[in-house]
Amino acid sequence: MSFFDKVGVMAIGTRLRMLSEKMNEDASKIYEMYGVGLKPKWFPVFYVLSQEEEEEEEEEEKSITQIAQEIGHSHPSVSKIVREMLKSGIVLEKKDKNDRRKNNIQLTAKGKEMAIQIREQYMDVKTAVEETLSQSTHNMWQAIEEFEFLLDQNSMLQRVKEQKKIRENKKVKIISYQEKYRKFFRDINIAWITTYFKVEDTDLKALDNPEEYILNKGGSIVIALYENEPVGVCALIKMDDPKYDYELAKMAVSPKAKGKGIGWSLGKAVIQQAQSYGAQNVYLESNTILKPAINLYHKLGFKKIAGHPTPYERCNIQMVLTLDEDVIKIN
Amino acid sequence: MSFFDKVGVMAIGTRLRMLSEKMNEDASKIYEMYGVGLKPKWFPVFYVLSQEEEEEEEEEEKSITQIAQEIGHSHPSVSKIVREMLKSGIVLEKKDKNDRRKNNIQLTAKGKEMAIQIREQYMDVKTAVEETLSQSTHNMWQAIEEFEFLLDQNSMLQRVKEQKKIRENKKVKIISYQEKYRKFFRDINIAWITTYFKVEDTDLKALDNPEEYILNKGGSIVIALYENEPVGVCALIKMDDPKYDYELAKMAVSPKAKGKGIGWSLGKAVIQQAQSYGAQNVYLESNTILKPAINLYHKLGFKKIAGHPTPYERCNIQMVLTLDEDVIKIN
DNA sequence: TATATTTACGTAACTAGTTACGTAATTAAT
DNA sequence: ATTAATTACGTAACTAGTTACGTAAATATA
Repeated sequence: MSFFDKVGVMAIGTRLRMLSEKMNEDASKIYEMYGVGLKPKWFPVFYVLSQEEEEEEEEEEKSITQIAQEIGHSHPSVSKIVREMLKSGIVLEKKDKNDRRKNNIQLTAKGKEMAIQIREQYMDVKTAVEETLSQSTHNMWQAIEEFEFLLDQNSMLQRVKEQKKIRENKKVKIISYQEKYRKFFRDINIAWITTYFKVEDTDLKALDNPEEYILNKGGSIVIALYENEPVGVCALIKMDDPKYDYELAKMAVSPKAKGKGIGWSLGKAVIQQAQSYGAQNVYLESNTILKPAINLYHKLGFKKIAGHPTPYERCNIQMVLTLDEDVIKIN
Repeated sequence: MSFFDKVGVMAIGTRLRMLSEKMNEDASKIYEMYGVGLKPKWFPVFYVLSQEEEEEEEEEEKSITQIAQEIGHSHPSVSKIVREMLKSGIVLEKKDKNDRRKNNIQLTAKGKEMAIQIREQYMDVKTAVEETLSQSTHNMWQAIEEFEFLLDQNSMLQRVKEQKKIRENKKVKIISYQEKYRKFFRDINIAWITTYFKVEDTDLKALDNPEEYILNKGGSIVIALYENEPVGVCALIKMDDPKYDYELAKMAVSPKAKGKGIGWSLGKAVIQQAQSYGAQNVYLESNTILKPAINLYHKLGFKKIAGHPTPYERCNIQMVLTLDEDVIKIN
């Protein structure tokens, strides 16, 4: 197993499969040893059919889909297994009277006899496995259970995605606006607006003259660089409103640089900027169809507020971040 | 997963396979996410080819069998994977100069570039899996390692066999000889002798007249019953020798009742009998080709001794059990 | 009541591995 | 120097599952 030592957890799937194969090999031999004419892969189907009998005397038959659901297989898998078991005379099938699509399966007399025979094998296997598990400090059965639980909550794909984001975000640099990024600032904003909405006059005014409309009015613009290439922008605009100090606007990230946490970094930088200006709050406008954006704003601490006049047609939601000590502590 | 709750450890192999499939599914998506044109199942082969490069500059090629061994697959599996990788232009093959059977595989320039690309993915996956594992109290990676170790020492088949023996041995009853077992005593002994050796005159004397030759001379015979059927016998014969008190002889177990620990039970019963007679030791004769028997005698505490005259042709080993307090304590 | 959707289930094709087997090349034994 | 045994590896067939797809029956909807 030196391969696993080297590759480590990368090949965890392969390792599980190999262990499962080893177990299955032994399972075949165990079934042989007890002389029960049952293939290991039949067991799950056999089990659910034999179980029900004991509890409810009448209903001892189950449909293909029902069995598949109970044992966690696909229905074609159960269909194939049942056909094999039919050949061996362990089960019999009959069409459901009320629903003629259903194929109800139940144990034959031979199958029922097997169920009794197998009970001893079942006990022996159970004891043997449990004894083995109890000899280890990391109980594998419980470990699998825990692992499955953790994956249910957050899949491995999601977890890797998060790691990727964290690693790549370290390569993201946030810098102040420079004139050489003027074209980038304009293009990337127009690009994203046109994919969802129409460019409005109000947009063009600020995008064409950022110095005049944003910087000279006491605002600022930040640029995100990834491997020294600009991949995102965000502006902080001084507002002319007694209630709100600054507006977070013109945030845009290049689609090919998505999933690197760039939006977060830009937002953080702009908020920090606002704080250094002594702002009490930061305002923003957006549209609810931009779910990832709204989600990001929410994570940054913005809260939805009631309507406020906006020059943009596309905006249907307003949010505000209050910059008090609490927020500083959170970050 | 209610099925597993009910069936429990019986289906541990199935559960492992299902978890492995789930992991593999995510693995495919992860590879896709990183845009490396590598199928998950290629990874082990790819890995061993990319690893070696770094360590030894010259030898960056490996034969099919060599790869198979390192990653724990069968060689046809590697053969197929390599063929797929050849099509993708990741590896190239060339015949070994010294041994023209060998097909040496190495990464192409494209493959080497992939190795660099994949390093980041590798790190992310590693971190993600390790983080997941660290969140559980029963670490699955270590649990698998332990489980594999335990199976290496004693396979599941062996463990189940032992459980079967323990359970079935509880159904074995050891009783004293009765006249109705006279025929059984004779037949079962002749049966086993004829399968390995020839019946000798000395055998027939005792087998035909157990009362006269064994019981009336101060010895005894025990019968093993399994489900009320006689399945084994063993005699304790008073010896006419200053050094040895009693002889354990005529032990025979029905072949269909093997693996139930009947030999052990018979042996224990006879030794107990000897102790109750106040014996200092028990002697026996056997043949070294009967390995399970010799093994049993050894487990019962008998030790090999130097030659002692015997009337049987077939015997080539003598053993003695000394009945002092130590032995009693051990049992 | 006619039509659309959903459900049950069988068949076919695929997947990622395996074992079985045959052939050519190498190595060991006589 | 033959002959026998072993090794390397490819092909074929199998395994235990899967997804994809088609059909018939049942159910929901207009």
